[in-house]
Amino acid sequence: MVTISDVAKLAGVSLVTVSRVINNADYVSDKTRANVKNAIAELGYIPSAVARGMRLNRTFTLALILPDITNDFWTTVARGVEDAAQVKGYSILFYNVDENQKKQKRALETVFSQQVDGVMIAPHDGVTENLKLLHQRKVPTVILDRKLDQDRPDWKFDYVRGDSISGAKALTEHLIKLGHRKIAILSGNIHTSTAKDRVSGYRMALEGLGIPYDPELVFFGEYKISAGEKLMRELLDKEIEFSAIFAANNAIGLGVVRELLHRDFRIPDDVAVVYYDDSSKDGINFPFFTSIQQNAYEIGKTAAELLISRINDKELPSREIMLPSKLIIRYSCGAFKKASNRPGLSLPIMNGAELYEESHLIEPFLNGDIREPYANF
Amino acid sequence: MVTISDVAKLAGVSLVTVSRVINNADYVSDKTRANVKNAIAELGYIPSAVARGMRLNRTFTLALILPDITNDFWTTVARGVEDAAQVKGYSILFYNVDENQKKQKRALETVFSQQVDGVMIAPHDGVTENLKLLHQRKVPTVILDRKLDQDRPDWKFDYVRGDSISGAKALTEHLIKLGHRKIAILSGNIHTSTAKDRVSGYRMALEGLGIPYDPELVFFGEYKISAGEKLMRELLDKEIEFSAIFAANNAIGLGVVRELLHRDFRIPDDVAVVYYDDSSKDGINFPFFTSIQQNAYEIGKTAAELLISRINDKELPSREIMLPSKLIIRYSCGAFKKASNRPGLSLPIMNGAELYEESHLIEPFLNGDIREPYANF
DNA sequence: TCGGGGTATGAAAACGATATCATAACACTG
DNA sequence: CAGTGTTATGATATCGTTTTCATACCCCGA
Repeated sequence: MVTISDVAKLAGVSLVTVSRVINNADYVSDKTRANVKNAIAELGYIPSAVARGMRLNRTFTLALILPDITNDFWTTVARGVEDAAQVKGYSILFYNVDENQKKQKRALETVFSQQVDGVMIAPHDGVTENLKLLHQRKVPTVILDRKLDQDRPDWKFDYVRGDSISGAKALTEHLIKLGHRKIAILSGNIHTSTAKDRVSGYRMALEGLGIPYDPELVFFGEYKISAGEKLMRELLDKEIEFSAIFAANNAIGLGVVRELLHRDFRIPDDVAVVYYDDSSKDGINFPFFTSIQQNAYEIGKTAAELLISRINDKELPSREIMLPSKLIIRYSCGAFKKASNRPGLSLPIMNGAELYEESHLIEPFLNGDIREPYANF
Repeated sequence: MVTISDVAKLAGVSLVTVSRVINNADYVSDKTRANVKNAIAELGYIPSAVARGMRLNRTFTLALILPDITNDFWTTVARGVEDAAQVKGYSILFYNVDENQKKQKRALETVFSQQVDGVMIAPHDGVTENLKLLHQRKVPTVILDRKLDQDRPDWKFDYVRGDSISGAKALTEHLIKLGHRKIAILSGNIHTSTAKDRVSGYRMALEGLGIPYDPELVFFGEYKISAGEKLMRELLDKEIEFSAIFAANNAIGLGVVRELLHRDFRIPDDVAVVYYDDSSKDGINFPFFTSIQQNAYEIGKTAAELLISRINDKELPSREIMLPSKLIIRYSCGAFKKASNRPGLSLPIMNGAELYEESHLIEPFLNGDIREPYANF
């Protein structure tokens, strides 16, 4: 490995001078600078970030701790994070922790060991021991997508998330306008703020439009496909009327759909299904479902920028950024006429904006008809 | 920050002894060991990977350099890599380089600087300057998904990829069996091995079944949605007969579909469309398209394992692992009856295995009928 | 009783960079 | 010409580990 000393030797100067050249410091004569630069080029010298990190106590590395990179939402967040970090010269160390406390803890320990300059984390639970460690060690931290259970003003974290309450409210209001009165919501882990917020938004929509909130229609589980299936089964087994399902994320949504199709339900004819967290990329993938689209890329980008700004100024006050979400109306809610006039697919492939044209909407939309609930008893 | 010296002081021993305890070395009395462990626990000491990395010249960090984490295929590869690395105590530094030479170069420089123990890279081109650097610096390297243009036996890399030739051959044969004789293939960057291999497999299928290979039906571009649209336009403008499109990856496939629907083609009625690289997660997402599914997770996992094994034994011979791919038959090729008997969606949501039942297949499948090509002139 | 081998521990060097302080050369200024 | 400030450069300490070498102790056998 070629080191700064090798360069110094070749250039006939001290290694201090080489360091000055590398860091564009003052007080180096033009002649020497050129000399050193030649030596660097000749040897193909690249400074060791490890040694520099040790000396400076800065590694120019950020950790990104996610539940699962395989989920479209997190994938896009990751992309936003990496793009923003790259611009500022930071590298990303990335960990999947699967909503698993133990894995998260291990990831954090590795992260402390690696002495990253900052951490972006989507915490599995509300306030955990793990996050306490981040606070204690004063590692600049951005909490992604969720907020902590209690207010801990002394825990100086930054927050970036989508506005779950407004999103859930909009999605629910949409169903109500379509005539649904018995809407079940299948949410995530009850300890996560998103799971609670989405239920809150759902409740606000109902009560705002004078529809009673029925706890029997509210389920908490996990943000997983298997949990979606399980909750859907529970709902079906629990002889209650419902005409629409609100799944609190895309994974739960997939589980719901699986279970419903397994039982030969028609969507949206028998049951309307909507979910939070759009999975459609470029308006083609998964075109069927009405959903709330969070600006995942922007969430990631903002998180990285916030983090880097805090690294550069630890005295910054705690910030909480909430990014707006977008309602994308497609087919699974029953808002559209069958696209039988379209020559291509029996399901049209369009992006949300195209779909959201009045001309496509079916009649009950925005008028007062009530949708007959499904009852299996 | 609490260091090994702090622990030593508290335990009343020298820092050498603490180091021995941490590394489970011999020659430490049980009493001392217990003492030190207590001190470590009390102070919450975590060894600095940076300092250790400097001393050992090993960072227990691997770099993963991908075109775009947003693509389902790479996402899943990344997940496989991270899982395998985590098991062995390695962290992953991850970079998006967008099929962009410059970004790739920057990523590599950062990687050298960070002194990762190994690199997994999906190279944008064939043999590039960038890869030469990896060879020169003797960084253990696994080439993902592609192979280099020339054989360079002195470049001791490992390779992991899906078997593009066989996959493309199977996909093409499938179309031929459905009666297609004029199949256009829209491939990726002509300098990538996958783009070439997929065309080779396509050609082998044709010639193996006695159908002439027509270069006019072969297009190279990029693995991007926009490129898919562009190539599809070119094909349509170039007054040639065709009845089926083979897109060489999922992005190109999306572009093709966009362009076709834009022009009011019906799929598969007017044109059959298939692509390489499945995007469907859990058999629900994007259920419409017949495609080749690579075992992306396994590719990632294998890559990480190969890399770590080489790090531990640099003398290992160069290895090339090719993982098999799977043909998933869905609707876009026209192999299935309309699922009108299914009560739920007008498009069934099933996984490949379910679909691949003889009973679902339409008649021309496996018999000799020839599919009438589309001609717009 | 002395030497030798095993066990337990510590002192010092090294990894590759940067920061601090010192020094030297030189040009002004009064 | 002495004093002062500016520019250019280098010697040395330092970051937190591990490795190497040295030392000290203890026990045992000759």
